[in-house]
Amino acid sequence: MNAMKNRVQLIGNVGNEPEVKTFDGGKKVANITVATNDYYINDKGDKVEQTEWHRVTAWGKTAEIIEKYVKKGKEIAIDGKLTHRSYDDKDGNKRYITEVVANDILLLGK
Amino acid sequence: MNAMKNRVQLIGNVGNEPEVKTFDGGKKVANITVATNDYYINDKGDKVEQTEWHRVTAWGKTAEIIEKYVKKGKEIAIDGKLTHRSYDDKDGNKRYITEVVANDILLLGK
Amino acid sequence: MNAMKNRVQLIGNVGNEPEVKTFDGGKKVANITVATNDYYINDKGDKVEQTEWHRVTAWGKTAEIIEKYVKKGKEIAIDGKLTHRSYDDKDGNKRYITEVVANDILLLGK
Amino acid sequence: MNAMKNRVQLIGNVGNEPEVKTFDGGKKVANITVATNDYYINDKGDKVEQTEWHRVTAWGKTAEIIEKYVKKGKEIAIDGKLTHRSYDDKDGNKRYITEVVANDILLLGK
DNA sequence: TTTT
DNA sequence: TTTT
Repeated sequence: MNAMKNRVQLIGNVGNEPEVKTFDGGKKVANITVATNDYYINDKGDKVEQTEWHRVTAWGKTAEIIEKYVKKGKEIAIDGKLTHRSYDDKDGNKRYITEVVANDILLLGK
Repeated sequence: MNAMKNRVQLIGNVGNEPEVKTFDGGKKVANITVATNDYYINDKGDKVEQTEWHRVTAWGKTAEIIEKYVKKGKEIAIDGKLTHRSYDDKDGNKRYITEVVANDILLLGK
Repeated sequence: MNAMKNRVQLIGNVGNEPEVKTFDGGKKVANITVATNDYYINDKGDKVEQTEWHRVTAWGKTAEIIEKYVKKGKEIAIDGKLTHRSYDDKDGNKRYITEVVANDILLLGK
Repeated sequence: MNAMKNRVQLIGNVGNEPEVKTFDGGKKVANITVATNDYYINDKGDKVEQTEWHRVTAWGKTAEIIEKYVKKGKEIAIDGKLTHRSYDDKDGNKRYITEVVANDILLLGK
């Protein structure tokens, strides 16, 4: 019931082959990166492309769909939520990660 | 024309007094943090609250609205896009920051 | 899995007391109307308010939340999908109805 | 500034060749219908397809994009708002029309 | 690291 | 009236 408070929607292209891990018990998690492309006009009147790369994580059923159908380069739509977490790296520094946790995925362009 | 490819919508509460900077020429930028609250039921049947804290940045007109009307604790809705950037910290380490750049803001609950 | 293909989000005020019907077996359906207010500047530079009234229908759990918590005048957020149906009126004319079928509802402004 | 209060997002296929009208002065309006396809499992366990047909109207720049690039059958994404209006038909009966007024359109699947 |  |  959080869907209205924290929602991310991305339409873009997948930048890598999905990394899928299967846990004991069979549950899966899939990780991909998705590029969204924005175009704007700068001060000089030039068209400039700006690409954002997003980490996307999916669990269970959605991870299985990614494993089966998503390939590097494919155009997809993602519906999910924005999450942030931290961990300590090997040097003991706190590291922060932002991920879009996907609830739903749509394969575009056949 | 990027609105459909990269969209974030948050409904939550503001965690701090907005930090607003005014540039030469008068353009403003505002920074706030917004908490979104999610509730779910864990394995033991307990209701668990999970809060995500999001950095939100706004420019120009939207920054002015934030400066005038947004206070710590207020409930707001944000429409924006997800951006990522990096910088080198004082120790020369690369640091990554994720921000929601707000296009629009709505004050809720009067 | 239709959530990404057909999605309506409304933030507005409820125009009537909810009409709730309970079926044999206990399942409920709730009907409300929601006003969304838009402001724009016309040719003469006047600020003009435009209100759209939307029919919203909810089933099951969401209908129960409406029955318990939603009152005329309350500010709510709706997440749903856009549906169209037709019926023959008492004069035998085909009538068309558009409804937002709510998946989720959020009570705003406490 | 209405974008957060009344928002419709559709991803589907165009059902007809766009009807485009050009007004004196050059402003254009385009009308298309868009089908969104939903699949669900019924009581008997069968997969059932449900199609909703939506009227979509676009003005100005967005109408020009439709005129140039949109064809019957194409997969598109629409971002717009939900509007309702009425008129009196030739028999003097009030008729109601619901339209999604598109703010933005995205061509999918190349 | 994608795509147009 | 589209598409898978």
